[in-house]
Amino acid sequence: MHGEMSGYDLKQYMAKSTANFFDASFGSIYPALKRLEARGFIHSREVVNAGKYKKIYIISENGKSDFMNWLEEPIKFAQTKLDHLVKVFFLGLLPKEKAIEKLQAFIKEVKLSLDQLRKSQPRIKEKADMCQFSTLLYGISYYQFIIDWSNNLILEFNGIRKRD
Amino acid sequence: MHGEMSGYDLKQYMAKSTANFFDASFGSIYPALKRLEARGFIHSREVVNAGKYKKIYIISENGKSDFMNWLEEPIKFAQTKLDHLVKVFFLGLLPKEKAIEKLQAFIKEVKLSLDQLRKSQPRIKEKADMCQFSTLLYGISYYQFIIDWSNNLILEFNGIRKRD
DNA sequence: TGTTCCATGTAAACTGTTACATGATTAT
DNA sequence: ATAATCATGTAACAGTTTACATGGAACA
Repeated sequence: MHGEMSGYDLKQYMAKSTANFFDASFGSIYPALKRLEARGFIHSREVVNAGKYKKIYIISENGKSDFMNWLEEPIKFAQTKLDHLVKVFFLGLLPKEKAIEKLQAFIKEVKLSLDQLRKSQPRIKEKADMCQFSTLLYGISYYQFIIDWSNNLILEFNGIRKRD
Repeated sequence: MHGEMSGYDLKQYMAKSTANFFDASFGSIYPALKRLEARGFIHSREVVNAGKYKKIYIISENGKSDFMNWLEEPIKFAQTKLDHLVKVFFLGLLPKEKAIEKLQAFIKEVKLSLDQLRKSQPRIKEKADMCQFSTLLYGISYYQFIIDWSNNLILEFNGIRKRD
């Protein structure tokens, strides 16, 4: 829907715009493109530019209408598997000091992701529309929330209770 | 780690305590228990109580140490696929009124989940330890965040800009 | 000359869901 | 009687990741 692209282009496009909530590996992109073409949702043409081979896909009318049908369906709210919570759920089985260490290391990791997202903010703001940009803001606020929540859990480990 | 259970028990246990970030279907639980037993991480015994057949699993010493090894590993922060954001990313392709409708319906759905989580709060607070309870608080705050973010996007659709 | 990037693709292994199949007990 | 719940399990299907395989172009 955002123009013709090769599988490689798509991967890069995702890395730049949707990586914080959706990323796909080449091993899933290329077979997916094949399936989509077999079903007539996209067409491909092969291009050789400066000796470089590229297979460029473009969405068909059929594909567009199918996509719009999907878009018209309700936005489903699916509780996704959150691996970090799976581990935190059992964190009480570790000695307090170790649990706090784990949480601190986790916070560091999330902060790195947050920094990266923040850095990409100006670039995205230029190119993206309101909805696309809002998915980036979601990521930034969400990561900040995770950091706050983790810090809070550390405080509780140290016996500091916060008001409701 | 939380006592001996059958596959069915496990499913119910998850429904009551972890469903907001982790839920598994019977089609994944029963094969998983078989695999775990084949690898020696758990043992089973078959029980008939009041005519009811049950296969109860208990974790082995081997399983416990393996679990603790997993627990000692860093809490990984994996960006998960967020299906609702995938759709919002393309929401600009819908006419404004329709996009707002979608968001409003989405908010309603999230509110339902939030209510359910809130209702379970007192019950969980009794039974769960601090870490387990914190995963519930995570869910509650996270859902509230999603609602706020969605409302915000609706405001932006209506041309109302909020300060940074 | 070697490394990095561009570019496409396949195969094996794994995971998970949905739907189906079975059968007993319990409540209405 | 029959519907719901308890309880275990399998089969088909779909999709994903990781690793591998290939080859050209650009760069240092």
